[in-house]
Amino acid sequence: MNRSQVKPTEKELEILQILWARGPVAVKDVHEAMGGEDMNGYTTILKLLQIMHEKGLVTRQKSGKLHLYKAVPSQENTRQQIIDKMIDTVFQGSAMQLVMSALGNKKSSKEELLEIKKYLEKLEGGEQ
Amino acid sequence: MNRSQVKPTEKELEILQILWARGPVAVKDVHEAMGGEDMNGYTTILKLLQIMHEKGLVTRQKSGKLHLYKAVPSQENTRQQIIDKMIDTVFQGSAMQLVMSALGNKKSSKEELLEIKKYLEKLEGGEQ
DNA sequence: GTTCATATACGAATATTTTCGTAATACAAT
DNA sequence: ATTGTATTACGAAAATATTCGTATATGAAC
Repeated sequence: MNRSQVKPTEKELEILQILWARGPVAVKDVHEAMGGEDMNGYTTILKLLQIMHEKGLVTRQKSGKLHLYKAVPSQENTRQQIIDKMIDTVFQGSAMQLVMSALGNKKSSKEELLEIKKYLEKLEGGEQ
Repeated sequence: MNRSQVKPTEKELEILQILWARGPVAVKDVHEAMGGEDMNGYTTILKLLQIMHEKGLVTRQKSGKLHLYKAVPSQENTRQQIIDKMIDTVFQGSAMQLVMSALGNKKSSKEELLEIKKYLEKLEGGEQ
């Protein structure tokens, strides 16, 4: 079980999203994906990626004169950690309360709700 | 619909939890509830509450020589905001993905899962 | 190899959050 | 009123996160 205990900052998390979605990409791509120069200066993103590299949040690989960055922590793990933390800091340890808030507000489609039900049944089956 | 648009910091959120759980309390109570002097200096908590007061995150009322603090934003609203944000920064806009992560990891009890199912059925009923 | 455009490296400034020491204040007891 | 203890006020330091200007380096084109 890979529990790498990372704690990305908010901006770092934004970047990780992009890396997860797009695989190894150059700074330029991240910069553009985040809304270009209107949103963040190029060197700001570059710097963030460099810091993330120092922290071990990303690996990078040279390709010609540029670097291609890749996320180290998995999306799965990271999501899990964030949720776990939120469950106990904001939802008093109850996953259910979180689920209910999540479903209550964002009006999910019927299909989604169904899929969740299926998922629940699967969980009930294979319970420890 | 009360959408007060607050953005408590992490520490502030921790304090809000306590205020929500315990109603109007003194600094001392918050301090103790957060683990006493081992965890945070008294004046640190005091200062945080003062800042929260300036920001309008809490109201306070004198009672003898001390202040009793009370949360302004509701727990409901705050949870909602946090979840919404997380859904779109971490779960690509899909509440379902969040729900699945939440249920998958934290092993919820059978009772909880059942209750969620009931809740889902209620949602399916009254859909827009 | 010189020039040009593009990328990275680096350091420092700015902003935000958290922590804490010290001073001032308030009430209670004497 | 004076003293003692608990509380608040305040300012500044420390820690963390974000932004950006400028210097350096790299490779491509000539």
